[in-house]
Amino acid sequence: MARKRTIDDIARLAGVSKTTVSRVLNSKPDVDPNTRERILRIVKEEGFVPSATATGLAGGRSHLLGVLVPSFTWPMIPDIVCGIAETIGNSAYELVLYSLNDKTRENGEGDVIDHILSTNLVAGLLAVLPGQSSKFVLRLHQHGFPVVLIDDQGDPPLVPWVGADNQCGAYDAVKHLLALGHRRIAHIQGPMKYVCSRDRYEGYCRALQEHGIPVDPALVIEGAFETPSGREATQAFFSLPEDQRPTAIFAGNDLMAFGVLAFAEEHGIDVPGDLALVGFDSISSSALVRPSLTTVKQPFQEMGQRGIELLLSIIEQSDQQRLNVRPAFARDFTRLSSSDIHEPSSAPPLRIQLATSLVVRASCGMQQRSSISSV
Amino acid sequence: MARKRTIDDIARLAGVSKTTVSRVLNSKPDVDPNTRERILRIVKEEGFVPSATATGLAGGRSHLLGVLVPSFTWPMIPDIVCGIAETIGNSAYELVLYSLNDKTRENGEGDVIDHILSTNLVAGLLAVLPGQSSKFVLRLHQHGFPVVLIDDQGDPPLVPWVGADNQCGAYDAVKHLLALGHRRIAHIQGPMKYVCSRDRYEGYCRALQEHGIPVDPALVIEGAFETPSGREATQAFFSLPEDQRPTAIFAGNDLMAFGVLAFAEEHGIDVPGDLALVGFDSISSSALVRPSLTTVKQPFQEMGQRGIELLLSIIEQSDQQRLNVRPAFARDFTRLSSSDIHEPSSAPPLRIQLATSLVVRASCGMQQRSSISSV
DNA sequence: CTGTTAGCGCATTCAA
DNA sequence: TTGAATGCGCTAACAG
Repeated sequence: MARKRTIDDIARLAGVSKTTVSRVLNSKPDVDPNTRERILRIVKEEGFVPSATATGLAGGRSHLLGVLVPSFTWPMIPDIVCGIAETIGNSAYELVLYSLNDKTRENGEGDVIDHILSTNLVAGLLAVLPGQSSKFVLRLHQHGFPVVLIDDQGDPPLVPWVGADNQCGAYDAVKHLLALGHRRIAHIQGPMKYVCSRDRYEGYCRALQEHGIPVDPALVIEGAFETPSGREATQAFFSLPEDQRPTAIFAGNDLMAFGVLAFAEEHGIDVPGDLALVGFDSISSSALVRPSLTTVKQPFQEMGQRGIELLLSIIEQSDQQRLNVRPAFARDFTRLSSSDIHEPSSAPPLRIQLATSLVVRASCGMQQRSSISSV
Repeated sequence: MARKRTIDDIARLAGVSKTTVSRVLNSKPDVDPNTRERILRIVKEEGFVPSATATGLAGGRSHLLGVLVPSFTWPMIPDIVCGIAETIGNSAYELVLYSLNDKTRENGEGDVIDHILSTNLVAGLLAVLPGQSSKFVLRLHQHGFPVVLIDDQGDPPLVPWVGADNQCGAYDAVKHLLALGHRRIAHIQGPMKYVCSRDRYEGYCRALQEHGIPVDPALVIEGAFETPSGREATQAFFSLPEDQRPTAIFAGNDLMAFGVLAFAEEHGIDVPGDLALVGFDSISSSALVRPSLTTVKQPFQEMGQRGIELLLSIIEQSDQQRLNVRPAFARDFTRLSSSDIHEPSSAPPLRIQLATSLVVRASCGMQQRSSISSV
């Protein structure tokens, strides 16, 4: 563990001014190749790493990326953060993690965002914020602060976003059930305030309609993306007259599908024999439950990765702009009237939609249901 | 979203020098009460938040805490980080997250630690680093850098640490099996390079010995803390002559217990009828598998919380020292000969051990096994 | 191509 | 009890 060196030390050792050292470190063009190489060698020998703090202060830009996540109890968060951390690790940035606690979860997202901004610590923000919370992120974006939304897109979709193709994922899931011969397919929706829930519902409807099956309102119930709501919805379905009950359920996410399994287990309903089941997300537990859950896999880790890549490109772009306009501009938010709000570029916001994939396991059975003749 | 104000703005608005404002912000004593109150009011009105970057540069100390975790795929990491994030959120610090990737996982922990130190970004480090990796952390600690280890303690235990009482937890688990009448109880160890694995093994031995049961080497196998190794160990156990097979297994963690369940499922072994099973950790999936898993619950969230609290107290203490000694001392590591290495305090390193609790579910059965007469 | 100058926003000496 | 001056380590403007 060597002594912490400053840029001045390196300059002294190399026999040049610290300005020159700074230039090499920032890959500026106008430096003599020999000098550059000598400096780089010394930097490596001494194991010199510039102070992120000082760099941030002097340059006006920080090397920290903010990541805002809701509760860690959401099972996909670790996967997303994993992709994020890995990608940031390969960059020159560091990861500052912000999270919502019980106090801020309800209506305090704005406070957290204000805090993130007022400390002026991070160069940009990657947020996993479903639903209406994204309006805070929208405000940031409109004021030119680099921001990317992950997972649930904003409504309307005005912010750079990385997420899965929820509609197609749901469509595939329901098509799978239809191919197995099911006709009475119920759907437990996620909270309809989330765009992703609405997308999945649309995929469900589209698949049914393509098969000429009308959407039965009695077979669609809004859940809360949590296990108990899945159980309650199933209870409601099985309170219907026997001939109106579903033979299959498409749950809006895996946690609610676990609720379906719990209800089935308690009431002696055989899955997949009496009831087929598909979930959404493919969280790790979905392979462990019995029967193992057929589900739609979201590429969470890739979402994190692509999200950071997108954020970095936006930051880079906004740095360019800031250097070409009058300085300190980016920090003065008060003076911005709505007409001053600038599009980060003339191009439309960048939006990346990733494909999902169906993970077939035991909860649907393997056979076609009522079409042995077609074999 | 107000304009980002500087300390100078506040000084101007209050009609005092920025030095005075700085004094108020840092709760220095020698300030006129009226002035203090006026400044605080303006600070609140303007929503002023000092720049963490500048504070760090000028004061020599940062308001960032480093948290180093291994792979996010470890199921307890989210819980630990949750406790960490919550606690940091209630402090004046921010959380910088470092993680090991595939490259650094093997022998690169030292590099990561060097990186953390050389960037000089964080005021202290909370590390979840099992096994020998802790030697890097020990080095930091000996050089006076505030460090706390979580989960698996170092060996020898010289670093401030927060973890669970693994030996008692294991002891309780095995006592539970003994109370159910089991006598041939196998143990799938975690990797023995981890102190926690050795502690659990000791708890296992102690419980058996208290009942006058010798430890049978054929019933103890070292696993890898991952599901496949649990399956393999079980296979080995069931390759024994029938009268030497275990009637119960104490798995070193839940993931390996899942491997036991998988093997049992494939080979028609009834759990808990033919084989009782206890895990360790109480990760969320342990309630979802069938049969649901009896396991030893570690208070992961509290571990994170207590870890941060301990780290903050150490940082505070080291700040005090630094102000009383010659400045810039803490950053100069080269000059330290081993005799210069100072104990952060004359007191022994702070070590916090938290109690575990047994979560009884279905995988052991509910009845005593061979003592109906005792009912 | 290179060095000099002047700050970034704050904490910490000093002197008043 | 307060203010002016100095510097943390670095980048960016300006001249050479």
